[in-house]
Amino acid sequence: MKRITIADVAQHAKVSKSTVSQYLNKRYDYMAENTKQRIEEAIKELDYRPNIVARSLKQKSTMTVGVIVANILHSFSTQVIRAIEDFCHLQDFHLIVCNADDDPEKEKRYIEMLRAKQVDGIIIFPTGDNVELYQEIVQSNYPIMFVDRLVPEVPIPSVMLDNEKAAGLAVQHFVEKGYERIGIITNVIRNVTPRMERINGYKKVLKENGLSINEDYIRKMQVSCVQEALHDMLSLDEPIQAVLAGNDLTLMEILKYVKKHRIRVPEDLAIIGIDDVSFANFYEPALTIVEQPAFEIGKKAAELLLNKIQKKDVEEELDVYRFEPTLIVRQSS
Amino acid sequence: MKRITIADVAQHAKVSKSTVSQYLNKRYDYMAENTKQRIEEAIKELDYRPNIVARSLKQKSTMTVGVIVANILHSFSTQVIRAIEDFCHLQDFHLIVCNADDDPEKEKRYIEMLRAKQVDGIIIFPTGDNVELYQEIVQSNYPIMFVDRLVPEVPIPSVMLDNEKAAGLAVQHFVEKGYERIGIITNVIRNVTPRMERINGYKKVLKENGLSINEDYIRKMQVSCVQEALHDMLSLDEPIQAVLAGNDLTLMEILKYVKKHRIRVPEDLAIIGIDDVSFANFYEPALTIVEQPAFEIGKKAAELLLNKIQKKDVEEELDVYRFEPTLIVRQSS
DNA sequence: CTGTTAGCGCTTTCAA
DNA sequence: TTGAAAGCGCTAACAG
Repeated sequence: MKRITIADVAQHAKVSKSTVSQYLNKRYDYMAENTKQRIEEAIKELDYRPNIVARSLKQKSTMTVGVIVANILHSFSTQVIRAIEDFCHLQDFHLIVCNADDDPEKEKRYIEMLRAKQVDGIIIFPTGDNVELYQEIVQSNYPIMFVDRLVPEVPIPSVMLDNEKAAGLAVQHFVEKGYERIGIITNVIRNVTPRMERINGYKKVLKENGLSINEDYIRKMQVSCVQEALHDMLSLDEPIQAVLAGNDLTLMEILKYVKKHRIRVPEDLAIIGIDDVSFANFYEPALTIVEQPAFEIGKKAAELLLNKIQKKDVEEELDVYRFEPTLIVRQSS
Repeated sequence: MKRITIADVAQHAKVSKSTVSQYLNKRYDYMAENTKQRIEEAIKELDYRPNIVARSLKQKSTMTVGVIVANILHSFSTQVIRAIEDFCHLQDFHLIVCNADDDPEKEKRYIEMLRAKQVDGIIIFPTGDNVELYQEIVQSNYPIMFVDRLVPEVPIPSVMLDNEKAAGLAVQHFVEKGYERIGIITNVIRNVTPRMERINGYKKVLKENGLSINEDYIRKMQVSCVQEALHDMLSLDEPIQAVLAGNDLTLMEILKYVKKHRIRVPEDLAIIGIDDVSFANFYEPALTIVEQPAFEIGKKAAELLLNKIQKKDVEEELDVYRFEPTLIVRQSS
């Protein structure tokens, strides 16, 4: 069951390998109709399939890109991946998907493996902790994009949400609804930028509205401590009246707490979440949400990466592409 | 900025390419300590990284597997992919992920591309409509596994849920709770096996309990028509008292309807869903669910595939690996 | 219009 | 213990 190669086809069609190669690459320009047909037949009869690995070796291009996400189980990652896949598919690129689990070591190994595999470029949700490696990549002029997060030390373009605005939209809405004691809970994974930006946006809008900032109302922690934090903020002398969930996981923890303690939403506690969740519109009460355009973000990242790969060097090269969040007002706020 | 190769390293270390190759493959058995060190240094100084494509060409193994899912946005797919990735990672395999969108044409192109790319094996959520291609693959003895679905005509092992039992568990629970008019709604994509199996399980358990089967209570349709179907079943002279949602999307449609029409759950309508959903336990009421072990399914598929690839041909080769569903009783039933 | 030839970067006998 | 040489399957000048 020997794998059949271009040589077999050539022999079978009584032409040379190069002619077959021409045919395969659709360079029929000067090919005799007859030759073409013989090759076509030979291919069919032998059920020949080109070996792309060999081609890649020669051409120094694998037509594949690597994607390293923190965790594919997170729906934002999934959506971004899907968008990337769709875009790449149009240009016949494939995706190698890796989960770094927010572990810088794992991230590093994946980056190295992907480069060893000669993928043409990488899109990555960076942990932020491999600054040296990132630098190296930039210097070697290898196509790479960041998504969702920013690594200030490194000149690699990022495609991400305008996080400050996202938090700001939510807070502004709360303020307009008359809430004054507004809390924010985010879960923190290392010192990744989005969390900070969201908190900044929160503070900024409070200030703009002449409200004071109470550090007791600002909590960063792991997902497992969210309920506790919420409990604290509701037990203060001046308990919060509204809370902004920094992401979907945090939101879900808040909802669990709310259910357990029979807290009325929004009467006792108004809630807004950042990140869309599948159940937002049929939850009771329907959830007010700040949505991020995951698909556009993924698509943009893919587009920019493929441009780089294909050297369509659109000179400019912004450093950060910010996408607009959207506030979807429902019943929980 | 020329890419540096094994030849450069050899030259730099003043040894031959083959010696370097030995070194890279950790065949130090008979290598002089001194040689080893020189090579090590050369590699470091030149910042050499092996080109895996070249190696793959020679070794006829790319250490990567292809995964073709219907849609990565579906959380079951995501979980399976994650499990596959984790397992493969342990053995240094990588994943190329593709979305076939339940489109047989797309599936076909992906299968062909993946083989052309010389991936060592494929795991696929089959559309079921490329029987010829599947046959061909089997005959060429190429490592492949099906997940989630079965294609009866083709002897490719499948890893999947015991769907009949999943539906059965739910129905049995309804019956024990005293419901007699029980409906089932599934969304149908071609004539893929799981849907049928679930309906069979539903019927079987009804019969076992001496209940009659009312075809008006059995509906297969696209997601967009679920609400309408539910409406019908609730408007019958003998309206249903309980409904089984065939998957998560169907469940969500049902919940939307329920909210819109202020139907009390479970008093007016009891609900059970197949497939876990993130909000099951904090929804109001908390949702009774039949869970499928997505991770085990993914892991098993990966394990079996890698076994095949590595020719650990565990003789036996079952055709179908069925996984047990779990009923999680909460408040909606 | 088609064939010859020389690699791409690595592995792997086989000799030395 | 190390090196020379052939070859994996394909592409791309360059001849003819």
